[in-house]
Amino acid sequence: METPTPKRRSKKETGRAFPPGRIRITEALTSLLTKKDFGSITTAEIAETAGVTEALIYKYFKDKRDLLYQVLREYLEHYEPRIKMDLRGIKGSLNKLRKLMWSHLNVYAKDRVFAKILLLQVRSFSDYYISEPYLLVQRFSGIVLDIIAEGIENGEIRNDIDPRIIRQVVMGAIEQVCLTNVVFNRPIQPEEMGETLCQVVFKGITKNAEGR
Amino acid sequence: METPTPKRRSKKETGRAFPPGRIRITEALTSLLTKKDFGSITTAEIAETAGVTEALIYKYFKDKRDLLYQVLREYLEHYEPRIKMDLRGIKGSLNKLRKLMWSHLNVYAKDRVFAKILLLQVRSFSDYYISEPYLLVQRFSGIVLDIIAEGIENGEIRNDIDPRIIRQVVMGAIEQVCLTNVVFNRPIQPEEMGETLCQVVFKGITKNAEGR
Amino acid sequence: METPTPKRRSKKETGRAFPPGRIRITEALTSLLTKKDFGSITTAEIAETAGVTEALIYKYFKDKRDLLYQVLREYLEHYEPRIKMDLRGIKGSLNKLRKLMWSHLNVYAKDRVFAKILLLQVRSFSDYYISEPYLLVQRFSGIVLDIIAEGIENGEIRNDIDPRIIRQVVMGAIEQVCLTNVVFNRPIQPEEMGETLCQVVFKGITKNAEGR
Amino acid sequence: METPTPKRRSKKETGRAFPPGRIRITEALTSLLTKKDFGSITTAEIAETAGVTEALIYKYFKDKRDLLYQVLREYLEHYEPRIKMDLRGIKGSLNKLRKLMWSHLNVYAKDRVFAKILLLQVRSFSDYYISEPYLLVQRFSGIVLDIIAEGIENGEIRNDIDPRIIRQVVMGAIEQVCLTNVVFNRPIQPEEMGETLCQVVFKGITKNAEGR
DNA sequence: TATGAATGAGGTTTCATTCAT
DNA sequence: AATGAATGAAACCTCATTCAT
Repeated sequence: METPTPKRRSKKETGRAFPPGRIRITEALTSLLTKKDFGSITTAEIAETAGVTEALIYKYFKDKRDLLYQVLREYLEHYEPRIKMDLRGIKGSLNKLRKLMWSHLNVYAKDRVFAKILLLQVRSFSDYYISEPYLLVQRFSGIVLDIIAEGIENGEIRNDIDPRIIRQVVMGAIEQVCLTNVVFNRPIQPEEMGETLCQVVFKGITKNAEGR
Repeated sequence: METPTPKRRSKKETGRAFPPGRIRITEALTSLLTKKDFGSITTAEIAETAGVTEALIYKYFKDKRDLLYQVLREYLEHYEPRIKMDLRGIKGSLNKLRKLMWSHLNVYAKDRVFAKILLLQVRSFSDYYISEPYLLVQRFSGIVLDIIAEGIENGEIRNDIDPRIIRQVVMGAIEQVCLTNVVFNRPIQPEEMGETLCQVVFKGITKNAEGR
Repeated sequence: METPTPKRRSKKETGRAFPPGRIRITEALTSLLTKKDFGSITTAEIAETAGVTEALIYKYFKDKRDLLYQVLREYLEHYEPRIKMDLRGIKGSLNKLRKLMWSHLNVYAKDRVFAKILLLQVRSFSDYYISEPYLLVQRFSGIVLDIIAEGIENGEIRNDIDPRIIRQVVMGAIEQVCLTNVVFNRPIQPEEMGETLCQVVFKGITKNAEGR
Repeated sequence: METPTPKRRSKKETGRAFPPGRIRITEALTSLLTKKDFGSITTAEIAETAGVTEALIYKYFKDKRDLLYQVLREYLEHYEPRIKMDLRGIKGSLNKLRKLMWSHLNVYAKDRVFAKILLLQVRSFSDYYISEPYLLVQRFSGIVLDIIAEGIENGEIRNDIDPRIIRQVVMGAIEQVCLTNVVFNRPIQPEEMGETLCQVVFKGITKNAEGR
């Protein structure tokens, strides 16, 4: 998570690199998103920041929103293997879930622009839900669901609740926490926050009764 | 929750009713929001739907976004007393919390436009967080926090977690569930969903070990 | 035919007049068309000439081409009753045809912009053939056809040729003549030219053999 | 008229063949012109259809319009000798004219793209009238005029009409007929149509009175 | 209270075209 | 002979917004 800007990457891992103009454009948008929201960023601004002409944006991207989705996609493609890697060698479904929650928090903590895009910007665009990056997000979701299902299977997680609801509680908690901090530009402590959220989500908010 | 459109209401509960033009404008926006997102609704469209001229919108509202915030505010002002009412006479903090969660789910379930505005649209506007409706939302939040604090005080809720984190888990779960259903226009069953969420949030997702 | 610019007219003869901005825009286009072809006229130019903003063009017209079609439509609506009037009280189909040919030549002679639009500009636009003004042009065509049919009926015009072909020869001759003169900005003498064309079209180009 | 696409030809009949890239570009434009009008064909489209880069277009052609004119020129250079050939050995000016009319109709009938370019597209470009292909078209025109002059000389054609007017009637009729059919993608029967047009143009539309 | 007319400002996008390689 | 990258210039168009009435 030490490379917050995963640009200048190859097309398909082994493919050819993106042309410099394209790279500068995505970098420009990323940089602008740290300062203002997508809606108030103009293509003129992006082009100027990138040091290219506005026309070049439309050479590489269908439109302004496509640019945003491409940036988001690159982030997601960058983080997916990392998160999968993070899970390697971990025993126990709850431990995996804890790690996953930490990974998520960590990504949002380290990469505010990514968090902003995902938690604040794209959600209001109806075409986001049929976009490429949304598909990737769903793949993330699938990983979470698999871990939960595994936990139910092996008895670590209660079996009286629809695993998708469990996932929504887990992800809802993480996103709610990050959303608030992202909006007000407050830092996120992944270690601390991850531990606390796990405590709540794993054990519940009820005070343990006698003998427990 | 039988009046999903709380329009034609008075300015400040006892104040004078809104002029018909204003009412038609807010109604028009509400109606349009069922079909498309705020960003792709134009003032021309709002005016046409309302059967007024675009200029009239600016008679009553500072700008387009102000119109959205006013609509949201009217919703919030309409729902706040109801939710407070719902809590009356309930004993026990967890019972109050359960009721509150149900109330929230119920409002989102019944009033999709309200849910859309609050969960999808306004969040990406940075001036939302200094707007009037945001203040009202914070008041809602305060109620939740009070109940949690009360629960911690009286021993119903665990005291080892920051109550604000507990609130975020609770609200995060609700909003995550509603968000998904609102986006894909799927119905929400407040009774069922409220019960399930309480189960998860109150007791945690861990399978209780023997003797526990 | 003394009013080459038939603007500032009412919407539907008795309807309300066009707003001044709209009038200035159509006048501006008309004026620009005397100097250059439609393809090289920009909306910025039209707006400047009209003394309005570019945006106003799009208030009144769907796009630049729609503006052209509207101008053409206004011309056609202006000339249609005149041409019909010209035919009043004329006896004999050939006489009517002669008058009609003269009317056409006269309009093209007097109103070069109209001629330019109709003979040079719109024809290359495929959507012209589904446009409103094209419908009006077809109505003109219908009048010609009716006269020819009448002439065939009453024995003035030969009955061994499809009347539509006759119309095409008649109109083709007129348009060819006007086209050339319009392109090279040469004047058209409707009287002289009408007479000559009638001679050719009515009697044919063959030198009459003795006794014929 | 069996080779509707006269491409892959040499520069000046005996010159060197065009390089493959150039050929593919003109072929691409020709092919695109069957589907849409020149104005809505983009260089990007042409390049893609040709399987070359846009830049290559500018290697071989001054600009997009020059490409169109070159295509038109190649057509004209291809058809000129054929039409001249067609006239060989024909006796009588009216017979020559008939043949010429048939030849024209036949070319337009067989080669719709050529017809489209000549009758619909180039006419609206003011620089067309100073272009190379326009010179070739004028040479065609010259042939027609020569035949008419010859006919007047030898008494076959009436001598009381300016031969250029006669030419305009003849060519106007042909072009009018072809124009309509080209626009609406209707077939042209050169034999039938040639005969009919000759009947009209040669003898006139007036029903011959008794004794005439 | 409401409107008709018009605008400012900029937005996105297109497209022919060039240049270094 | 051909290309990949990038551009200039403008085109078209949108839209929130204002103002005189």
